[in-house]
Amino acid sequence: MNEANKNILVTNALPYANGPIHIGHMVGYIQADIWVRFQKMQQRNIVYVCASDAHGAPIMLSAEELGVEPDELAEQYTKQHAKDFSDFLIEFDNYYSTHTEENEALVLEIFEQLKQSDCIEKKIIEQAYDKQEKMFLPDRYVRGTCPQCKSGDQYGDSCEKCGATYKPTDLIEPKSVLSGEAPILKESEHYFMKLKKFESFLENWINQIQIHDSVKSKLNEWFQIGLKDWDISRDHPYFGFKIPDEDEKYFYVWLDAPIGYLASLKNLSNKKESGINYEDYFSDNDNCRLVHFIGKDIIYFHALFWPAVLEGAGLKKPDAIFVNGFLTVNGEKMSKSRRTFIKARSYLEHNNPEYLRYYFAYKTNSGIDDFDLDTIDFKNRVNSDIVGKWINIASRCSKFINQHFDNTLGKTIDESLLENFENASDEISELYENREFGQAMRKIMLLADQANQYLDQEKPWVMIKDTKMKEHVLEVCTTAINLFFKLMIMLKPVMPNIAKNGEIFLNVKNLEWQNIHDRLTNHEINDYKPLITRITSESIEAMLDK
RNA sequence: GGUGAUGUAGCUCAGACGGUUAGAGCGUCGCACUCAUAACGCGAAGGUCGGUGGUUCAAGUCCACCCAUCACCA
Repeated sequence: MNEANKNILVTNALPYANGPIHIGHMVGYIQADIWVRFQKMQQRNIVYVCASDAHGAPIMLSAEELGVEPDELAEQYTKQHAKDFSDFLIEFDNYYSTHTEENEALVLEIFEQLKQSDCIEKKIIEQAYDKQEKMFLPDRYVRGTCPQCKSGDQYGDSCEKCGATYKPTDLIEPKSVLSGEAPILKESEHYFMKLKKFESFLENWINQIQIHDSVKSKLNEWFQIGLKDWDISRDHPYFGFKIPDEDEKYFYVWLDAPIGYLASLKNLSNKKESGINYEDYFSDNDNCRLVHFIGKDIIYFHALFWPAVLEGAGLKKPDAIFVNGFLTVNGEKMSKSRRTFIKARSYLEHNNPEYLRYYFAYKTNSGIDDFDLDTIDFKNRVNSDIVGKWINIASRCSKFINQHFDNTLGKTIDESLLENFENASDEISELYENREFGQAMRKIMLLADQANQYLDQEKPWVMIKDTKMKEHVLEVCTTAINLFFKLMIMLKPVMPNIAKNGEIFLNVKNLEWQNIHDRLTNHEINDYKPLITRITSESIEAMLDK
């Protein structure tokens, strides 16, 4: 089957419903959204889903502290996150939650399949236990002094200072974060996924899918060490789905989280009006592609555990895993004390989301490197590229068309420059496809430069004073408006709202990628209104102040 | 500590296969223009391509080591 005709299911990593989204999170969502919007403009069949990751000990404990039920807390954050995404113009076809009937049904089904294919075993393990709180403690909930380098206040699994790894009870003077008491070791029976069985399958599989080389070499680290079986159960108290035939045991949140992708698709297909059929987008045949966008911190879950689970359950495996790096702000890790921690909401209160979408696009390549939001660079880049180069084309010639030509574009057009733009569109299209958004933006802005140079050479503001030249002014402005129009299509995946307002200005509708070859001639347009305003130092300061 | 990555003009980044005077945008400075959201155009300054050593007729581009930064370690 032709790649272009396949149905594509795209997912974004599930945000954890235990706190607000910050702009570092937004990197992956904006990248995926741009890619999906580009695919939709190519009229591909594509479904883009996400959901809230609603289970696990941290949510349970936060809820307890706030005196609410964990599902209520998760629900609150789910709504807040969905609003943040939508205000950043992330256009999911469905945003759901892992704490749902659809997900539980899928989890139970997949677990049953895993048991039947002999992928599950029970083992007794020893784990840190807080006697006072009566609960087993995740490693991160035990802190103490590193037994190797003696650094104080380290987590229970590894030392941030020297990198040593150990058991929580190996710490010197270990303390439960919850009660402050020293934890004891207690035995418990856990369910394990036999990950070792999948070692050769996985090594083979990662060479068949679309995944960046540096991610592969990352995965090779784990293959070289050898995969360990994966603990997929947790003891009471825990917030998650109960394991069948067990009273006090739950599925580990990372088992049900990726299954949440499928639950979100299932939920969408259950809505009749969506017109989406589950099997069309998730079944083990050649007609569909499964594409995950994730952050580099969760590579092992998506490229080791998840495909192993799918393989064990006899289901379709991912075809592509696109990994993004992290965001730093002004060269630093985001931090509240350094005024570099920016919540999605604080950003939105003071700045236009499309500024950030453009800046992130400008910084995006197919690799997994981190990138920096330098606030000065951000302001210069956006103001110069979007306002000074692109929007400026419309702004500087629309008045002529309005005042002298009754808002109607001419019949003739300067072909050479237009063809140049159209020819560039294939290359730009390929850059979008390969998620080389940064290169795409640079190429597009070089075209915008050409348009501005063209206007500068033709000087319509001089010619308009000579009535004999009036027709030529019309041709120049018509050409420039067409150049603007083509740039608008190329930038639509990144800045959909500006494009939408641009469509109103140009009196056209729902532009697709192929419309790049259209010519607007003898065509009435509307009065020009500024499509975006510049970023100011004040608006940047304001978002950092939170 | 292990592993992976990064280090090119003030800033952000391009630079298959090693090959003439290392590129772009932004910023800075100068000139010009006045249609445009003090936008746009032209021009200039600015780099011993992290360091050292090696391979080669030739290295930013390959190799080794070192330094710095970042990330991950279930």
